[in-house]
Amino acid sequence: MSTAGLARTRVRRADIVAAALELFADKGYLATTMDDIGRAVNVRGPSLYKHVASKQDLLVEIMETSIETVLRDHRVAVGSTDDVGDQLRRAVEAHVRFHARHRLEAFVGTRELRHLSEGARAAMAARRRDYERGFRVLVERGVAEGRFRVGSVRLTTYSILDMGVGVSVWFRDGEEFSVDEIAYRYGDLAMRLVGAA
Amino acid sequence: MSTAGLARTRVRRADIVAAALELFADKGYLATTMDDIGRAVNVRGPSLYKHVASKQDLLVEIMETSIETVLRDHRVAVGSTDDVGDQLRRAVEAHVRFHARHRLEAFVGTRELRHLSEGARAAMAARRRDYERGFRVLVERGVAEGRFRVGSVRLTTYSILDMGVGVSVWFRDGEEFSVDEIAYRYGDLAMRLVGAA
DNA sequence: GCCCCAGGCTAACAACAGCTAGCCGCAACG
DNA sequence: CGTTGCGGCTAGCTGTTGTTAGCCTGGGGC
Repeated sequence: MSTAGLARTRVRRADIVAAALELFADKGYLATTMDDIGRAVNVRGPSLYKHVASKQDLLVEIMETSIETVLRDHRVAVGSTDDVGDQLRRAVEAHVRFHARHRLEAFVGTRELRHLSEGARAAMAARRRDYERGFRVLVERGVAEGRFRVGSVRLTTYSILDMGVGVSVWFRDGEEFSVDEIAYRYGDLAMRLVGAA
Repeated sequence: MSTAGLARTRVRRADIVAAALELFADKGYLATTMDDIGRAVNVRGPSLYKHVASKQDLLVEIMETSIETVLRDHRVAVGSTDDVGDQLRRAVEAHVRFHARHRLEAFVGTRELRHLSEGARAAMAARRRDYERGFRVLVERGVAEGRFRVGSVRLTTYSILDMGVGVSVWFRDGEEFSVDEIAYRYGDLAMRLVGAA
């Protein structure tokens, strides 16, 4: 009865995940209830269990597809050229592009790591370390080839990564900058950081 | 009875706040229970209410003293010279120093903003905007005086701030770098970002 | 036209967490 | 020494949340 009748909603798993993503990003994982998620897809909380095993599952799915995307984009960027300078620039562009375009995923990905169950968290942490290493290796090679000049590879790498991550916090679509503009400009900034400007 | 007898613990408010800080940073505000905090100071959860009005109060106290410190340090740094370059450099050093030395406060400060009650959150958000503006103004002036050359004041400012914030995530005392080393190096990095190297 | 089951719903449970109530011991002070 | 109150403690209330159980409906396949 009530409104459920007319809202013959075909709720697919993807819709639920999308709703969960938005809520996790907005209120945080713990503060989001299954009822919240249900409401966002016009369903009562318990009905979600017809599509999803648990709330934790939603978080895991969000974070895993997210890191997978990032890693793939990174590989593509780095594989697209042999010039370290271009590799770093493109890797940064991909990094920033992701953190702008998928800002919710990125946001949840960094903020809710600790609410992942033991196993999933370990796996995610490893992936993220891989990703970081990818950048560090680039900076190192640039230095070795005499193309970059940095005070500390580690600090420079962290700086590049962190400023990209920051984009996911303040970016809003349709404001001053487009995703591409931001990607390019951050590419420039990264070049400055490694002393290759 | 039990162990409580011998552990004649004099629990002061400051100890409780310190314990809460550590737990909030480690597990997050929502995931931390009053019992957790009590356990950290050798007391049962409910006993905390003899010293503290609520869990929320603990968060508010942590975040307010934290932002107050940052703003004070910032003012001191900027007020110590008239040269924009030095001002920015010192502001960055102060920024990074805080995020390293008080990494838990900094971490909680950014992560738990949303779990602040309505009023406190608005106040904190305003303070944080002030802080950001402080940096933006410096970058703007540097550009106006022809000392800096940046693609976008806004993006450059965000980058500087975000890379400093990142320090609070990975910094550990007694590892590769000391707080001062990091502060100096990040000062250099910021100079590079504004094109004043 | 009948049956089946995907996918909704409500009820309810169990675990908790924040917080209050109310008790008690002991150290300090007069 | 008596008393007072700080600062513990336990019991317990209340509200919430993830999740399960079990019911019901309507549309698609035979």
